[in-house]
Amino acid sequence: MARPSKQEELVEKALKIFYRDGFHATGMDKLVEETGISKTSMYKYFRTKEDLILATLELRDQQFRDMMTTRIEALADTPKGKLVACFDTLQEWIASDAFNCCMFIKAASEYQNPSHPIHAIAAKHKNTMTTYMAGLARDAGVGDPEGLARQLMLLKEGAIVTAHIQGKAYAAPDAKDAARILIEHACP
Amino acid sequence: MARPSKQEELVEKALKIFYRDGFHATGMDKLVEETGISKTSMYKYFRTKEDLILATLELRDQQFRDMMTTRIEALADTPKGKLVACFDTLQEWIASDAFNCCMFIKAASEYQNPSHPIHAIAAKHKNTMTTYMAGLARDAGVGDPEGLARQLMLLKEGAIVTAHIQGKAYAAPDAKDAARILIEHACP
DNA sequence: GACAAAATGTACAGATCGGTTCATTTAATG
DNA sequence: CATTAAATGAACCGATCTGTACATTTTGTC
Repeated sequence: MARPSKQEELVEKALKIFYRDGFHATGMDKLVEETGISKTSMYKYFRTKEDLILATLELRDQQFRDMMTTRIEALADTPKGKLVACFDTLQEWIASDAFNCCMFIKAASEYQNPSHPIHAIAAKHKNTMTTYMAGLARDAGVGDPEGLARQLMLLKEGAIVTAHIQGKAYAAPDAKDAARILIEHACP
Repeated sequence: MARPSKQEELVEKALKIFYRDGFHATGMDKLVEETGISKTSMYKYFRTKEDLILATLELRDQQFRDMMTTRIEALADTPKGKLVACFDTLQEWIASDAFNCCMFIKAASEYQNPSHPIHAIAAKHKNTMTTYMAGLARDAGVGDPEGLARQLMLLKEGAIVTAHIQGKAYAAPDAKDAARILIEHACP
């Protein structure tokens, strides 16, 4: 019943491989080998490798925002509490084995032209996340909810790349400490 | 008098191209074409492409830290002022045409294994930057200078990737606003 | 101008790249 | 069981990848 279609299976598996190894570093032959799906099928569902990458990023966007909102709702019930819970969720994710930096930051690193569709989908994801946090900030009665949301997003992005490059030890707790200060400073 | 050697010329030119186009996306043939230096010479100075990349990153580390410290010294003369000046310098850099994200973040994005020499040199650069900021924080008499330095570094990294992905409009000013709050909160 | 060092252009190797072709096999449906 | 659709394997295309080989030309020095 509603077993994932071959196409969905391909996108899910390709997502993991692109996330683990990168985009340029992952050839179509490696995808065939690791997914067990034939190249013929891949090119039946997606006209180009780029189209497949875009599909994996769309799925990632959905998966990641689901994970964030679900955990935040579970961890807190006040608006201000949810803003802090963003950073508890961030910490959980970074601490997990699944963490391997942010797929959209890495995508934008490999496809730097802002008008490139892959770069554009990364921007869209970040904009969506910022808007979500601005909503939480507005619910909390913050004077400049967009401003606070952008500040908190800076901490989130910083923690992700720092954990990826320098290690997981400090990044997430530091981000949460700093976030609390900024939230308190912005709160009425 | 001390005209750059062919090897130095190669590293400088390769740095610009890798920074602009990425590492996997830049082939040796493109380097030959754009630098005007023959492939034979390149492989005389560097055994592999990876060795050349490492040389460009070493140069970038030196250039970037020179730029930061020079501007910070020019902009402020008190320790606390220098901490804020970090973010003025960041803003200048991001606003400039030379800005194209952080080369080390992009390097770590393409070479994700922490034990890979390219990833390791990125970590070294970030550690050096953090230590530098901790020194400024200590001079300012902050109680936990390393902690403040790590928080400010999160803002810096966040501003860099945000400016790269979502655009330059808000990233640096937001980072400076947040930094000032954190610095005031940490100062005696 | 003679000599040595440095740099060059070109061709090439072997592997891999994204993508196509096509005949065959598997799976679902009547 | 027969028919159709879905998926496969394998070979192949031209381009590009990193790296090498070698003969030639340029450059600097006495």
